[in-house]
Amino acid sequence: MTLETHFPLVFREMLRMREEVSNWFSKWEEELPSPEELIPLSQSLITPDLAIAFDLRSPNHRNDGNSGQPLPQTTPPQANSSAEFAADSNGDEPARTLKRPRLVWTPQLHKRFVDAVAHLGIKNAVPKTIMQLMSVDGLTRENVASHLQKYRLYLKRMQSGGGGGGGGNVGESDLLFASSPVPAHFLHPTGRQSSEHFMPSFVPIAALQHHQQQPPQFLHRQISAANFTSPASNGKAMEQSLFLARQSQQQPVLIRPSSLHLHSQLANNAEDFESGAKTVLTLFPSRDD
DNA sequence: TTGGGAATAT
DNA sequence: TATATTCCCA
Repeated sequence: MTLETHFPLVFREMLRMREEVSNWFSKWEEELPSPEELIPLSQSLITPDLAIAFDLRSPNHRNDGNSGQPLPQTTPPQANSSAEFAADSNGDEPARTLKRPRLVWTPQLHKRFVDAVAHLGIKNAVPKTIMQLMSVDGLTRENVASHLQKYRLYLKRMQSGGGGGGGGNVGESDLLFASSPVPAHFLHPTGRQSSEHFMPSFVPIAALQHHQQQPPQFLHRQISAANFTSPASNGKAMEQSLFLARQSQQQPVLIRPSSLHLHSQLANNAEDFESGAKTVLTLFPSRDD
């Protein structure tokens, strides 16, 4: 039993709404301010110490050219903890007492999440494996578990007639979820593996890159190492945004990476992983599918 | 240890 | 109030 065959009208309406929301997001992204416009804001929010910790120098000048380097991930925990938060001007506070940066799920990040879930199949999609598949440094199992929790509620709402024209409210939160297509088999799992119906736009590399769970990476490290690469290369269309807010500062910090193309090095790993498979590898895929 | 739901915090 | 984090239990 599928929604499409039994409720064709509802199904079509859902598709239409999905398209609509997708377009909305597309427009929304295009209307985002340019990086240049954001710089003053960022500079006012990021202290010099933070800038160092984030490895931020100037908007137009990015680091050494080590963009292809693997992340520094094997720092011993103790060195890690102090180093990560030393930026908070007083280096005395033990890291464990500080709160983790608040992650905001952007449409790009959510898309990656959906891709991972689709790739795993709804049955095997559990926080840990999703996290590994997403391969986003700094993303924790808790982050994923929390998002998965919400996503399941969203799916449940969709199944129980929430998505149609009939009265179901699409709340604000649903806009994020609707920004990425929900693979059809999510809504009516048939029990069999159905990842064949859905081709994720990326390939799992987490398991290759860093074998097992590393000590929790912090988001600023992720940003500096993975996102702030080769700034001057691409046009505005490539711009994506990643929002971070530090609870300790109670000030949301908007950080806008210049370019989000992943490094060819990772693509090589991807080839190792799935030999012969055609793969597209992006960290935060730009708006196309 | 992990997953999932509920409570809590921002 | 919405949404992410943390807690708690199976």
